[in-house]
Amino acid sequence: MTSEPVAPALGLRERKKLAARQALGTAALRLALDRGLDRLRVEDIASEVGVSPRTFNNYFSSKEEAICSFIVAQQERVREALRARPSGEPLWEAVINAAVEQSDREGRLTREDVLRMRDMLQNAGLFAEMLRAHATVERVLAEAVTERAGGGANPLHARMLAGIVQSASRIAFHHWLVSGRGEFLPTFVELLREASAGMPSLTAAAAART
Amino acid sequence: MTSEPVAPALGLRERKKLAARQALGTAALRLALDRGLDRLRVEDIASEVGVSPRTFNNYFSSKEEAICSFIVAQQERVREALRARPSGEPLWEAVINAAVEQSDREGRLTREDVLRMRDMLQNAGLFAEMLRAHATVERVLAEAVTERAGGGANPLHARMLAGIVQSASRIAFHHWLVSGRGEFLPTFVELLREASAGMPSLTAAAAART
DNA sequence: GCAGTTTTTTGCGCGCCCCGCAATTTTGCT
DNA sequence: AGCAAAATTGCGGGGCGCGCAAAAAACTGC
Repeated sequence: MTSEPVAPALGLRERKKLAARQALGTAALRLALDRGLDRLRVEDIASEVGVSPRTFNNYFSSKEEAICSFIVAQQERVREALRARPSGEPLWEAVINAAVEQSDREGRLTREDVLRMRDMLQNAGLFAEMLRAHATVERVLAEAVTERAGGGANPLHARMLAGIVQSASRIAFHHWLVSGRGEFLPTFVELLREASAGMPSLTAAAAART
Repeated sequence: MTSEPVAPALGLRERKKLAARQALGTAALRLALDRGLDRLRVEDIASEVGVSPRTFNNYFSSKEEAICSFIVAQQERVREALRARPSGEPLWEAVINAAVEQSDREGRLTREDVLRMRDMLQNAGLFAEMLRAHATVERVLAEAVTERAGGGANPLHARMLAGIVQSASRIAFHHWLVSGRGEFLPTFVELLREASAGMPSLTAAAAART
């Protein structure tokens, strides 16, 4: 047995696979934004990257999945971002800060891209796939929360917290898409703070009405 | 203008359409549970109800959508359940009670059905479609919450609350599916209460660890 | 009831998608 | 260089989703 590298050092093979996957995902998103979902065939994505259509389906089982792969890719960053928060920090603060940190990267989207994306999400299949991507991230986030909260924490509660975070992200994102040039981050944070406090503003509104 | 019925009295046509849709949805779910998703073709569902395959696609754009239609069908009941809560009731209580009331109907599932469903949800497409169905219900719930909270409420906060409720529902359901014969309702309510209080248990766990 | 209008159902056809399989090529290692 | 493991590819097939136009069915006013 040769000395075994601990964590990374993925073999060259793995790295090429990862690169191919990423290239396909990026190409899929790019092309979808450029020409719209219906004018995009799997064949196009494949040839853009220089592989056969069959190979595309070795990496993704649908073009929708490829397009949404950039969301799933946040997985690792989410986990690491939460791990990196100082351990004294209250859980909610840590989660909020971690979420904020790594959603900074949202940028790099033309105004037209945003419009295109809004249109594309009218498509049921793509929308569904996007939700699935979020669910995947949610699972990882839940694990990270469990890890941080320690063994005594109820795993279901951790999942719930992760679910809340994903809801906030989804809703803020959607709002950002729809309302032209609103901003994403402030809304995201606001929703998280609201949730962490038990949605007092709504309760107050209801009380005022009574 | 003849006297116009206020709410219902859908013409015969509408009612037949609704019936057909429901029949197709039910048949789809039933058949999927019986033989599994991969052994189910659109043609089967159609012929079970006695219509042409082409007609099936006039009602649903995929078999997955048909299978999940029972979730979307809760829409109206959710809305009505929330409207029916006494107006003095605090918002969270009203939402929780409304959600509880109408998720009572979850029943009517064999032990085998549950297993089958768990297997079926391994299928990415079906899982995605289920999330989409939940998202649809979430939207309606958000409207109902807005209505109840009054004009002053922030619509985004309403959406957030609806998102939290759906997360709880989804997570409790998933837990119920996986853990054999756990119960759904208690978990659901517990998660909602936890969320309405800002997830104190997790925060406490983290604090204890420090 | 009956003629006319609207709506729904249906068959047909097309393009695309997803995947299993087996042959081929590439890669990593010694 | 040579070998074993793994990735890519072509082929073929079953199925799906939908546009279109014809046929059938349901409602309308008389």
